[in-house]
Amino acid sequence: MTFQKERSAGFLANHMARLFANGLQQRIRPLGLAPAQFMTLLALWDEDGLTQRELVQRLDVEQATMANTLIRMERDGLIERRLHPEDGRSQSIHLTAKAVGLREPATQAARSQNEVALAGFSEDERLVFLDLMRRAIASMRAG
Amino acid sequence: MTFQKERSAGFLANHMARLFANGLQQRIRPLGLAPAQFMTLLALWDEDGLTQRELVQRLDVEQATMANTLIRMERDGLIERRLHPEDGRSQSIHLTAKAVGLREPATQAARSQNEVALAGFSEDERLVFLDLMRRAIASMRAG
DNA sequence: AGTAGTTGAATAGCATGCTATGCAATGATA
DNA sequence: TATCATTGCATAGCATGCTATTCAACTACT
Repeated sequence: MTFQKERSAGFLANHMARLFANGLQQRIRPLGLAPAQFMTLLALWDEDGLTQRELVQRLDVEQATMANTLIRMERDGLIERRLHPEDGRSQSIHLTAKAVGLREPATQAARSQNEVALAGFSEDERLVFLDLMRRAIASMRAG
Repeated sequence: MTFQKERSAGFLANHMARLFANGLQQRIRPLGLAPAQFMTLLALWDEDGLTQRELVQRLDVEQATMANTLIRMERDGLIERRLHPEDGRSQSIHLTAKAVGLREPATQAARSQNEVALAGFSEDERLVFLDLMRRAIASMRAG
């Protein structure tokens, strides 16, 4: 039996995610942001002052990945680190004014990219699509 | 208005694709394969002897990305390059016996990973999901 | 208190993906 | 045919993501 990539959820998910990332990258590049930085900002715009460990949990990436992303964000003036008052091992990550100011244009860019992807979808299809993705994510995290 | 990542198609697509890639990686690592190598093999198992340019078209990655993947596949004894008889610039990419022999175990690994992801889906939901992903891909490639 | 285990982060090394360049082989055209 | 544009590929440089390892700080237990 042939394995047909166009019928493989994993293959399609990979292709789709690359197109989302490329599209987002084009849109947020003028803001000086990269996709993983944007994803990290999404968490920090909601809850400033998280630790690296908490960011890892919220975004489900490996600790080493987040450590490197934070290095680049610090380099780019998006975050600063403060010593955690209760735990000498950890730091809290705080947004700079620059990062706070990027919230509206950056989220608007992401909304635009989502709109391009879902342009031909009905309102119902959009809800179904998000639900199916969340369920696939939950299945893989469990299994 | 807050941008909620759990309601963003792009965010969910990225998360889902990472989980697919991680799961696939675990399964094919014992075969000595990495995800991008597997993706490239999918194209070559179907049509051996493609050029780099043709692989780029079929998999929708950048030429430079494919060039690097092919370097690693050649290093790992999965492909060999032959001079193109009609065009001195290009080569045709051919599978080794080793790569041919990996077809069944590797595609079985991918099927298993897909099954984990879609475990809770009805047959109808699976078809809908694949269709929605194909449509999102088409929209982004067009727009 | 002192030792052992746990936990938060950093670092090394590698795969994938991208953009930007450069180069050689082809092709098209004056 | 000589020149210019196009095309196929390689390379450099960087961002993301992973696994594996190390280190220091905290916790728990004897």
